[in-house]
Amino acid sequence: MKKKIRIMLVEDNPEYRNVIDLALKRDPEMELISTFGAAEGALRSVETMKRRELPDLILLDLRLPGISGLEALSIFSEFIPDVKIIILTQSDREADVLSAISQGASGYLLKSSTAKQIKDGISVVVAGGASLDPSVAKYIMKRLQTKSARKTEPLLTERELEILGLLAEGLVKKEIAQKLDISYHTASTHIRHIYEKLQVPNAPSAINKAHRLGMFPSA
Amino acid sequence: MKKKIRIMLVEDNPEYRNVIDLALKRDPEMELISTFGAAEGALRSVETMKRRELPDLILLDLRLPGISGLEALSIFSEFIPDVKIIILTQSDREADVLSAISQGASGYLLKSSTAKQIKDGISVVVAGGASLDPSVAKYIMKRLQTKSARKTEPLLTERELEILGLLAEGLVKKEIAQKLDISYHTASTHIRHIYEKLQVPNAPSAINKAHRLGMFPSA
DNA sequence: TCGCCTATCGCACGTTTGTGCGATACGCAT
DNA sequence: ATGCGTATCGCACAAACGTGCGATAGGCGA
Repeated sequence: MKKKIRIMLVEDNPEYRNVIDLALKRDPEMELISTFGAAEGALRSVETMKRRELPDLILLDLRLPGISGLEALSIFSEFIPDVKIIILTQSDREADVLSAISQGASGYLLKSSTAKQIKDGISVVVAGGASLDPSVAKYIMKRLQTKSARKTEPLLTERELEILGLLAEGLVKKEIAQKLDISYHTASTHIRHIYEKLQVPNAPSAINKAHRLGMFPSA
Repeated sequence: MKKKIRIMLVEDNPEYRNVIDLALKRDPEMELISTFGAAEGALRSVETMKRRELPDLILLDLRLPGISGLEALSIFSEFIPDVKIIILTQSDREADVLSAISQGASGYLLKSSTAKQIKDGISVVVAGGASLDPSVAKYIMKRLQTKSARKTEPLLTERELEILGLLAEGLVKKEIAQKLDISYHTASTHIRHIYEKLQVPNAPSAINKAHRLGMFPSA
């Protein structure tokens, strides 16, 4: 016999509040313990709660009267970091999504989601995971993809990458040659090839292009 | 009456293959249409499939004999971008997680997940969302937080940033001076200040550091 | 008012770069 | 076997860089 997932809802629209209420009532694994029409009430409520009384998860709208959902989010995640938060809103604006995730939301769902999608999301998040709506997941992925190794064919050889890395660290050709125990001319030739392959005229632009192509995975 | 979610499984361990098989059989909304012990077979299989025969989602292990899961992933996402892929593996290494997401995986679950967690994840992903295991979600969040919620004071001035940008594009000092309609010496002085502020000895390392500090937002 | 930072300009000089034109050797595929 | 790419080595020279040492002027806060 598992414990029910205790959920708090912060949502100003009474109709949608009702939708969620009904959806959760149908699920024996979930329990809507409290509902607020504005962030202020919810904040006051969790302030006075004892640890055992806190919800497991908060469904939080972004567009709220008074304190915005985003502000509430940052307060929640500071004072009750153990309580998971899922943003449940209409806005699929990239800025909202990224801000919310940055400030500690574990999920971001849109109100156009089906009841099942929302309940699945709740399960995943309570289990410690992250749940993102289809239409916003792409923002997250985009952010990550530009910052990580996108692998197609290796444009540069191992050796060239090694030398490019040393260049990026500030070594001059003479130092690179010494470090790799090759002649100055060899280092020069490798660098020449790097410029050709990246189609750039000099070292600064080579480093720049390498970064833009995601060749430096080390953050 | 909804269509079943058609799933392909790529997993070398026969026992775990069986676990998934049993779990999915119990769910009327999901259908395991094929199983492979190595990536090669799965790749050949989808190559010859007609569009209608393709699975909706592939559960892909990372540690596989022959072609690695990561390589298979990049091939899958290139040739059948519509087919969602969830990585289902033991590794919670940060590098694996980030690579997988970067290369187009829509989910990343660990084998320690319960059947329910996996099925929830499948639902979320097929609906177009993203599903991340508790223990790996933090890597993603960390990445985003360092890239989004960072607001320190600007290390370089507007002018310096402008010049650094031109350097990154491959212009030499003389060209920068002409472009900005200032003297060669002024450009030189700005660049000198850039090196001092970034604590680097030369242009390549300055570009590198600027990228690592997130000063070049343009992907 | 007096610093401090920014932006601008200037010169000299040794160091480094980029590129012209070579070369040999190895592995690998056609 | 002939070529292609990679890795290695070589020289010369103009161009560009990095840094030493200055300078003036405006803005802005202590």
